[in-house]
Amino acid sequence: MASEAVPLDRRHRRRLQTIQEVLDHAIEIMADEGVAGLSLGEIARRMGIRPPSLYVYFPSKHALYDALFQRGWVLLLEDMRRYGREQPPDDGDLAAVLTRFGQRFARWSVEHPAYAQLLFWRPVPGFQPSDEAYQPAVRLYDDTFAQFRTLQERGLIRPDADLTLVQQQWTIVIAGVVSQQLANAPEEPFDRGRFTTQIPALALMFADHYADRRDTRATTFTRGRRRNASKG
Amino acid sequence: MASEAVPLDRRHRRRLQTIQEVLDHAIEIMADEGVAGLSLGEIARRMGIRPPSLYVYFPSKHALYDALFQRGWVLLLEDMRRYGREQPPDDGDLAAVLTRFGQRFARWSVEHPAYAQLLFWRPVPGFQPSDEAYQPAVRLYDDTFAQFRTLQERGLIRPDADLTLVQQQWTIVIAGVVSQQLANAPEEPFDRGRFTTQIPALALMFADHYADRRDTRATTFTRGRRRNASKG
DNA sequence: GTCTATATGACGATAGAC
DNA sequence: GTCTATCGTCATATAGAC
Repeated sequence: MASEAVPLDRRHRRRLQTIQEVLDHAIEIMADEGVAGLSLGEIARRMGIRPPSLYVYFPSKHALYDALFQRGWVLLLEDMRRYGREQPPDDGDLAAVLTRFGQRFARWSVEHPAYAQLLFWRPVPGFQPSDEAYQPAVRLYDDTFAQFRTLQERGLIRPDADLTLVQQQWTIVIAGVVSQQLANAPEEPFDRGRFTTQIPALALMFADHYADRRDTRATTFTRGRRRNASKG
Repeated sequence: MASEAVPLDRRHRRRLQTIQEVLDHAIEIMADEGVAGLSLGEIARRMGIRPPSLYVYFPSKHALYDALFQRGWVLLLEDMRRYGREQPPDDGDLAAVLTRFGQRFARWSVEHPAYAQLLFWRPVPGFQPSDEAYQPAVRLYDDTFAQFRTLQERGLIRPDADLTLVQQQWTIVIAGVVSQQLANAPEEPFDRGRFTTQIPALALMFADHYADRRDTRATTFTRGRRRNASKG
């Protein structure tokens, strides 16, 4: 308790710095060898110390995974929030908005495959993330839900649509894109991925279902345009 | 060569039987401990032999994973073909067909989580399935494509739709459902899974996009029904 | 307080006796 | 075909140097 009351203590800062260094090496190894391929010995080797020294900073390998899990969600949350601030709040229709945010999420995931495996799959046998590590994931969920609510208030989503279901279904789609891309063609860049490039088409499908269109002729018009889009 | 020419040899049969026993124990362990939690020592322990004896049947742990990968796809392929034979070939509209086959695929995956992790994710660091092990997966892909072609020929899918894209996008959606269900709520049964129960709604979205509807009033009618479906 | 040295038991894998 | 013995590596734990 008393030690936590002095966050700017020199030793404390140095300790936090070392912890970050451990996490950096861990992520680099996971990117090379896969999440399950992470070994404390390899971290120590790259840092020039002995494996037991790592136990000064993390009580177990699971605790290390927990810190990585939390940092991954924090990084993804920050990336999505940065993107949200950059975006004009009312640019384009529902399909355009879904596409942009879905692409941003999927891009980060595909470009950080080690984090993505840890965050979206369960590759470590006994590992269950702690409540604290889960918190940034919950915050991202809440952020996303608030954005869906805004879309509905602005009239881009049908007023009778259940936002919980809309968010869940769009999450399923993006999770599918990331999963398939990482499992089947992890070396493809995001912009040319055979799965990631399907996001706009999938967003169109979504918008067709949930967009607020009271004019039947407008529906027919959009329907005609979609025929071309599905050919791309 | 000569030994392979006598497939009914007693020793050969006994050997194949032992191999199946090894795979059975391996899957059971993976279901308990996760794919990465599989250990040769545990297999040997359950079989009442010593770990090195397993090397008579599999030259490495990766070879064991390869056999499991192949057997998983064979089981899933057989399940889907069995289902295809049971189904009347022209029962219902596109949404109904997509729902039924998607549910069958997702149900098998959720009810065989150990296989599913191995088939759909890449949880084992250096493991790459061999071409031979991949073959049943290709056969299932071809089966599915042929069914989509039949649907298009029967007029259930727009004639101008690119079937490759339709199949790929539906695969993404089902992969997303399975991924999310297994990663976030693996203990929920298929029929009450918070993700698996979204398949009908997702299929409706798909059908809305790709179904062949030349009558605008029919479109409007379906559109009206959908509002209720999205509330479930 | 921080790290090293050392030890334990599990793992995948190999060699060779029977 | 199964065994014992062994190797190198792993996560983990403890004792103690500085």
